[in-house]
Amino acid sequence: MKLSREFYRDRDALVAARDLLGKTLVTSFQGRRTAGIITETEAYLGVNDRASHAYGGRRTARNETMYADGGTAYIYLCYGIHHLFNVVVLGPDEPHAVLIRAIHPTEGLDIMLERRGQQKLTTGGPGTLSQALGIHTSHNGSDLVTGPIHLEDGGMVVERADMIIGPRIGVDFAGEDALLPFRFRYESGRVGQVLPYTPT
DNA sequence: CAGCAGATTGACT
DNA sequence: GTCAATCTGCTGC
Repeated sequence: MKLSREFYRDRDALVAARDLLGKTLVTSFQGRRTAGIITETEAYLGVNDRASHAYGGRRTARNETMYADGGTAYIYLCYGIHHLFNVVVLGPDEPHAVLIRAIHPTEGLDIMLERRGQQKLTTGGPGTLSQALGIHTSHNGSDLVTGPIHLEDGGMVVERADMIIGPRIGVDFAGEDALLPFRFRYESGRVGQVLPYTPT
């Protein structure tokens, strides 16, 4: 069933990043429904997190949506090319967000393949999953409770033993905050552990 | 206003 | 392993 407004308001980005593993991300544009199970997330903890776009209370046209109410989609363009999808949590003016980094496709595989324009369907990165699901920066600010993008609880339970926790990717500019274990990945059969820090 | 780096990806040496 | 693609925002002239 669809996640409610309260789900998004009632937890900060760190807790939400963990709780969103195993949930289903669904898009429905022009009657074309595509979906996948969330397998990797990252938490961005608002104004005190140096890796966050909202660090220090920064507010620009691009990151304005981070300050919206919980249950809003924050979608921004990364490296001028990739449309990265984030789930805003907590209340207005509490700019916490969870970046969805990977999904396991479950519905509309043919549509996703067509959108990707590749021979093989890959949704293992934040840019590729957005393209597969048809998510675009034009959907920035979309309401996840009433809009064309939403999340569902499909009853999947992600156990701690199948969860890998490690530092976030591509945030070396954030100094010591780059080391924080704010990335969560579902990997069946693996023992829960903290990944070693490996600068890229 | 110019330069640069960034929550990335895929093509290529 | 290297590098180009190309939009936003920050820094410095």
